[in-house]
Amino acid sequence: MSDLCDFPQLLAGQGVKATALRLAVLEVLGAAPRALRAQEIMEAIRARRRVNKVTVYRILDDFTRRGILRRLAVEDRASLYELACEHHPPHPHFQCRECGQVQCLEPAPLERMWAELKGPLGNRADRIEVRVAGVCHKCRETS
Amino acid sequence: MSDLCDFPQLLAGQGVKATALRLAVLEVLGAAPRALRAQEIMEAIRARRRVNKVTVYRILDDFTRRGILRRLAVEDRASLYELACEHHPPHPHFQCRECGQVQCLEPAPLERMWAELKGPLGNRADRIEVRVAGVCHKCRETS
DNA sequence: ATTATAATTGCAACTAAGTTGATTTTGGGA
DNA sequence: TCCCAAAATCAACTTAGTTGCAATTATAAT
Repeated sequence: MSDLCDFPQLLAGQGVKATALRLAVLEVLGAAPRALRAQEIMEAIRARRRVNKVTVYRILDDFTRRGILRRLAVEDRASLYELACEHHPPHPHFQCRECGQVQCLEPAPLERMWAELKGPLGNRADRIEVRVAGVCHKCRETS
Repeated sequence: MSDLCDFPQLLAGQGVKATALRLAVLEVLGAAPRALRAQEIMEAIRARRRVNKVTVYRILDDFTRRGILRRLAVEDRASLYELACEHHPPHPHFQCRECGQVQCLEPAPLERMWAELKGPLGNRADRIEVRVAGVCHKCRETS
């Protein structure tokens, strides 16, 4: 998940002003090796400056509606966020039942499934999310 | 999602006592045409008798851990529950972005994807969840 | 039948994650 | 400099679920 995107330009393309906080959100996500919770994003930003949580939630919401970010529903109360730019195509995720960690998987299987489902569903469907659950290596060793 | 399972027997097979509330949870889910939120399950039970929400949550949790139910992560804060018996195999779900309604799709595509992902992931993976998002017919007509 | 024991259910209080509405701050143009 | 709209903040609230403990109910042993 290294950040290859030009965030100011990305925002300009959406007609959104590139404020310090909006860029901070994108930079944190661009630097993360996995999808993050709102809390984690907020903490990362707070390492450098102060932010209100409402602001973070509003930015995340706005970006998700615009398609700049993807919001993932997972087996915890908090959603995860990841960049949705061309360098980060949709992909399945693996979530460990024990520790809850979510890691990204290769996009290919999801693309094939998307092709299969899009036909029958017509243009109603515009997004697919695949979550594989199980126990990660680390947790398996520990127990 | 008509209920074809013998719930008392299902519970007996798990070594769980078939109490009135446990059966009520299963009957409500067996009669539902779609996956339900804890709230909805609770309200359905309350149409007949009184229940405490903690009890419902505990039953749902226990059943999910035992594999009697599947808990679905969706784009809302509340999870959905559905029967996981042989008459209700895992299947993809479609969720409307506007109204939030979740409907069940045919199981076949998910089974194919499962076969594709299980190989690379090895025995780590034990479950897959596919959520297709978009706008349902009803909401499309309205807007 | 009576007591002991364990399982189940209920209650009150709490937490985590996110939301709302009103207010304040900030960054550009006239 | 002053004004305005957009952005950020604050306090208060909501929703979904959790915790610890008490009360009830069921099961077993005497």
